[in-house]
Amino acid sequence: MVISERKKKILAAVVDEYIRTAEPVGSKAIAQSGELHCSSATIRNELAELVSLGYLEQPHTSAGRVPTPMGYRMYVNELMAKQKMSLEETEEMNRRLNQKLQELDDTIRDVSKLASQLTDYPALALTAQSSVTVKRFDLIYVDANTFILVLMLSSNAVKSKLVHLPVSVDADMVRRLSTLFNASFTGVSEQEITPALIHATERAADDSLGLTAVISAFVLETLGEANTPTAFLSGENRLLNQPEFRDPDKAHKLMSYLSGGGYILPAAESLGGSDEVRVLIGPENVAEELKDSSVVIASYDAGDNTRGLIGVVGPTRMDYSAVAAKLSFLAAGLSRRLGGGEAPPAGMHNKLIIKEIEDGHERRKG
Amino acid sequence: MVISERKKKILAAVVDEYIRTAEPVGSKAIAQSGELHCSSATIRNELAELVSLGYLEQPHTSAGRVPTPMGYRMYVNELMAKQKMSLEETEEMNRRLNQKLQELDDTIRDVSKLASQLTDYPALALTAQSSVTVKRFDLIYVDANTFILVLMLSSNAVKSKLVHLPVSVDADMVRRLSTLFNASFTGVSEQEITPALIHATERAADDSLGLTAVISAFVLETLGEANTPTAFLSGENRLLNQPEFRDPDKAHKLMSYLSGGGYILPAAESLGGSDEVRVLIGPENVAEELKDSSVVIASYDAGDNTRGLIGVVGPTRMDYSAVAAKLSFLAAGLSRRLGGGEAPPAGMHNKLIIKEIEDGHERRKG
DNA sequence: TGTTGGCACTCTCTTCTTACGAGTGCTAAT
DNA sequence: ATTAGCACTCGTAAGAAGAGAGTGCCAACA
Repeated sequence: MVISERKKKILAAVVDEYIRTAEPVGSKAIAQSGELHCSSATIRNELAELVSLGYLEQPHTSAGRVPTPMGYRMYVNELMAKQKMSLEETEEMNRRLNQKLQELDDTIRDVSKLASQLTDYPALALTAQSSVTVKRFDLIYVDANTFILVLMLSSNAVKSKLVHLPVSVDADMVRRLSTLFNASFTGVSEQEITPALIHATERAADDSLGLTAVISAFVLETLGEANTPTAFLSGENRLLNQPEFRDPDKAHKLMSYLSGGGYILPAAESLGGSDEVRVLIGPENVAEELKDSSVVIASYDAGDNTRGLIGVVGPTRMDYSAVAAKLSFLAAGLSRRLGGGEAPPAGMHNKLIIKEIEDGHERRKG
Repeated sequence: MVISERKKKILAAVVDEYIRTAEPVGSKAIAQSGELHCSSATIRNELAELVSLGYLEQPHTSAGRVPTPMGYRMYVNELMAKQKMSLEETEEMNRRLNQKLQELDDTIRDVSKLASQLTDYPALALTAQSSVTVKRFDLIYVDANTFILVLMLSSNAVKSKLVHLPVSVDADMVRRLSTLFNASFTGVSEQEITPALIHATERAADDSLGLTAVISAFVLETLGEANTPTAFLSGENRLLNQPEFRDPDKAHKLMSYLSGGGYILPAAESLGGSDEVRVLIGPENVAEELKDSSVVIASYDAGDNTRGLIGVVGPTRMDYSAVAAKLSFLAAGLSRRLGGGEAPPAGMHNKLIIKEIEDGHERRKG
């Protein structure tokens, strides 16, 4: 379906204006905006055709025009001005991205907050679904009843846990376990850690105390957490800024849906490979609750050939241009920081190191 | 000001009914409820007096009565039935509290979520403001450019971090640093870690690579995080369930205030020592934004002589009785698990008891 | 053939009016 | 002191009327 250049201009004008005012746009307003050099009557004719083509609709007979999802789609694909962010904005975003290069989850949480603040819509961020393995184990002997378990993952994250036992273990046992785990659990995927493997290890360690079980439980839990995509949602309340959510019921429904997190899996699956920003308009969304909202999604390179995503939710009357620009920038910033990780230094895998440091510190009672 | 027994009964009936229906309560409704053995005319007389005493008010001349904050206060202090939770509720709560005895922050976050779900109001949870110190250091040598830093805190939390260096260190240096830090940084409060101390350590370690700086920075950050009270907010959107927040502006204002977290410090300061549940009704709140909402707060023993808190925010027409009961139960449950450091919770799986999990996470820059 | 001004028409939104009813306060009777 | 009865008040729901924005269409025009 080819439509004339002028129709496109008019459509763009309608969408722009509607995004700005949230009110149906009349022919007069467009004529006066000065973009087109023709009268309101001409524009009325064009508008009527745009309606019959399905790009616009009228709330009622004598109201202005409002874009349909199809109209928005056309706008997003072809018409909208690719917005550049101002220098200040770019700097501000860079500053805030740089500020905290910390624990991954926290970074992602902050990014979702940032996205929400920048766009003034609710924002969500998803960590990547990956397949992390354990790179090395360390067990630190603390006292007869206690040791610290340290895991270094293939993603170079480090997780640790204090294990307190009702029975005594000796340093030797701890050392033996450490060797064993480094030998048989490193580089192994979550799925490969079977009960059989655990049992074998337990027997090999001559472990009657159930330490093996505890350790492998922690390993499984840690890998599970690291591999499962998690979502962070920020600024839900910004929905209420939008006139389309003045109806508390509507707002509540969408907010509950978002808080519920039911979108996580579908979203994680839809992860495309590109850095491109995708826009899902109204009924293009699968979830019933989003049928008259829009979602803008950018994905970022999280390293290890995995991708996470940042998204923003709002009414279909969303400032696509600005939001897309901002998300794209954010995603690029994240990719730069997380992605493309050069291979971690090799040759450390089967090294075993147990630190035993003189201790003599007592646990302080609370 | 002493008021008659019958007035109290009537006041209680008004509050109960108003909590239930959110509509002004008329004399007829009270007479029919059967509690009192007198006619609606008598009740009208009493109601008129209760109004002039300041316990009730009328939205307009010919409407029913609505409790004033003073009325709610009287209700909370003297009249309300101390609600017992049903057996199922208690069990459900216990089950969910036991479910995850994990990293502290997560526990608290879960508790706030739990509180919100149980009460159907937004809930917040604050971690305790404490003065944690480092109990022991471990440095795990990974390779020439990398080591893992593990901190065990006085709270028995364990934090770890991967440190990647642009220069080479030898295992000996790492060992030396470890000894030094254990000697001079353990048991030391955040405030006592001065630049002078850091410098002294750096010289003693003969550290020209700046490792001391990196390590002490992490220590300071970790202690800072552990000591600063943090708030978790859940279920903000439940506000929209309440008829008094059908006005989106009102709802939005309060939600923004809550999300902003500005209440954290005042709240943390107001921490009383007792296990008692406190109720702040409408204008009793300091924050302007809460002037016509109510807050119910319970505090829990977080160990180390510190206390955190769980709270619930809602309209003044809140089901104080039920909320108080639930929060009190939750707080008691938390205290039992976190506080005192004495007997660990019963009913844990296995023969091993997991005291606490902490984690750290570091990503290499891409 | 495309464009424009004019005009009657449609439909929503606001304002005004009216009617209703819940709940009151007062009074007189018990 | 309590109660029944009754007139009164006032907010709310429902209906009516007017205003205004915007349209569709037609006839004139370039």
